[in-house]
Amino acid sequence: MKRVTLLDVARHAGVSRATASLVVRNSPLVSSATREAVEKAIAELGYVYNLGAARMRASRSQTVGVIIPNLTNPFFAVLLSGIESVLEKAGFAVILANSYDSPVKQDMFVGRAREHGVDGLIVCPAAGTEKRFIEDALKWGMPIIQTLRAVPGTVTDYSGMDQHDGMHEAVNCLYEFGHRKIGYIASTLYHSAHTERLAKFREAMSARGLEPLFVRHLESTHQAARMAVPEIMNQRIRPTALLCHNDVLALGLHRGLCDLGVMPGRDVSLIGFDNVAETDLVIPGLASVATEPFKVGESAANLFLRRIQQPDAEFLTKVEPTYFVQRGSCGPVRDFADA
Amino acid sequence: MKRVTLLDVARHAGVSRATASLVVRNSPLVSSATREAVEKAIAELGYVYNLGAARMRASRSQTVGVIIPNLTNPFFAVLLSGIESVLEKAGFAVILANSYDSPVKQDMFVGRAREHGVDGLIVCPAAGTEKRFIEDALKWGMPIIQTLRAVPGTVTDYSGMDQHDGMHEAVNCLYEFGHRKIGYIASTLYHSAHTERLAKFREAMSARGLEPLFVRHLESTHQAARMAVPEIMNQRIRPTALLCHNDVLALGLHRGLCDLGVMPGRDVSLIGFDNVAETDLVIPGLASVATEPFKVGESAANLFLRRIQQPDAEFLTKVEPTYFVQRGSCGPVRDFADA
DNA sequence: TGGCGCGTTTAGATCGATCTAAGTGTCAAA
DNA sequence: TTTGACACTTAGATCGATCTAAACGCGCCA
Repeated sequence: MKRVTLLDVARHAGVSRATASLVVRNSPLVSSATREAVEKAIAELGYVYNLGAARMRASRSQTVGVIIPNLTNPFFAVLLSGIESVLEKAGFAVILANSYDSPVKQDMFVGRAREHGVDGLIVCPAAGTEKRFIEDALKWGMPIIQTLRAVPGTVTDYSGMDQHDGMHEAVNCLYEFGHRKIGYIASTLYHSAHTERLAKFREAMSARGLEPLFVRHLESTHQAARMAVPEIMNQRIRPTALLCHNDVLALGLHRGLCDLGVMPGRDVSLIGFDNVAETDLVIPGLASVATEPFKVGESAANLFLRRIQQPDAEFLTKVEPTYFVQRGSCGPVRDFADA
Repeated sequence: MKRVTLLDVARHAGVSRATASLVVRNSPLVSSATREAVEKAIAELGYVYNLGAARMRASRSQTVGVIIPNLTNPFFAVLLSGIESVLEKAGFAVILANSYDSPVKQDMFVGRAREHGVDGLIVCPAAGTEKRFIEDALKWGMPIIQTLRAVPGTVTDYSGMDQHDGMHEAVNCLYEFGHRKIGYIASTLYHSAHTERLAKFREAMSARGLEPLFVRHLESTHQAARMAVPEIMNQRIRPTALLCHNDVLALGLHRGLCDLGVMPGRDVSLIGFDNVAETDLVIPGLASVATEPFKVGESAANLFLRRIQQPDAEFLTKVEPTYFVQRGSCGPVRDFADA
């Protein structure tokens, strides 16, 4: 039982290999009569196009390497979904890698992706990725799109989100509710999204003449956040509001606060980032800055398609807006001294 | 700027193409002296192995097509993670597809995967997948592993979970708490996991001499579940406990019940399935039957590796155990007639 | 000296497509 | 009748690796 090749198809249809090749590539150069004959032969023989062989000669592989730091984080899963949906429509296959935020794993995968002859890479760089990583790709002439995070000091196509509006709206809301003692809960992973969000926070605060009460770094899991609550709330100066780097941390804190009998929105205000589906699940609902990872993923994929078509086009940055979504976890300040 | 080929490497090292090929394939046939020379040449020229060309001759592509119904469901994202982690270690590249539970999309992807020359498929079949889908793959000699769901009437390697223990423990817990009027919330998607879980529920119920109070089908989203609560609770005979097909539904109901002022665990008992991270987030915590999607994914990938090595081995089924995790949402029955 | 075995190396065919450049046949214009 | 344009078709080289089968150098034994 041997594989059916284009030559078999050609013979069966009574044409040459070259003509059959033109048919499978939808070339306008063939007459409709021969096209039909070849297509009939293809169907009859159950021919399967061999992209591997085609790629070798034509050097286009119709595959893209996609590197995501952590698939189990729903936020990234949705990002990936957005990327996949666009590439799928464009006829590209997604070769996936989970970097676990490890630059070493990331390097390994890129090596493998090159062996597979991918047409390019879409990467959300692992925390701590070196500049060299991006520079190498550019040196090899490998199209590379960065998304959500960008390695500092590098210039490539980039798809991310504009944290400015959402963060300002969030801080503004807290300010209007009378909050002045606002703490920031960051994650322990260092990457550009982290840095940028924190910077936007400081900026929004100082625009209101405020200083952050503190910035605390926690491992980005529900559990770690939940556990950290007592320590956070029993500081010398107690915060009246907490703003978190993401919803994973915020939801963990939400639960931790409830454990202590401290009611989010009444006793302390809490705001997350990402507006994941679960924000609506807890009581009171978690106020959060909405970002649209699916759209960011789509943009990243579109930037990739653009770069494939115009390899020498100038680098582009696309950002999706963010906006604050108010829910019960954010409310007027309440001075504990009164109680 | 041309691509560096094995021939370039060979010339640079002063050996033949064939010898260089033996080196890159780690053949024991080459002397260590020539091996070193070739490896030096590879490093100096920055040679990148061309898997595409290799595959064509050797017909092993080191790629696997993985089809998942819905990436944005964290449960599947974790499954995918498990699959990826094993395949990555084994040197396989994952070509990913999101079927959105559409058999048509699924077919399209398989076509593309064949063109890419994947060595096999790992599939969680879309709801409504026809028998033909699996039979075709077998006919083509394409190794195929089914995971989590299996197309009825087909026999392949399969990695899933044993729903029996968890379901019996859950029903048992409800029974001990005095619940007799137990409703089941199913999803609107029909596939084997759905059917099997419902069957296990009926089985566990009748083992205790009970009949399900009702079986209600809902779209598997937080929102749909939340909205359905009033209707579910205002039936002629009010359920004292609800068991759900998955945690998405259960968490939606949890919130919907709270909206009505009906407290899970006190006024009505609620049990989910999957034990996702969010079960710990809501108050009271959501009791749930734990399943281990990461392990199921690992098993699926291992079954695949086994089949590649032994194409004619008998079909194997691997199941991960499930177990009930008790939390606050499940408590003693409370008769509303008393209130 | 010739023949044999052993470890290593190699030339040349091959995988299945695409590309190039040349070759059909047909028809209208010169 | 020749010419050229046009629409289509094709033989053969080619991509970059692997495979096969043969050859090489060397030592050993008859």
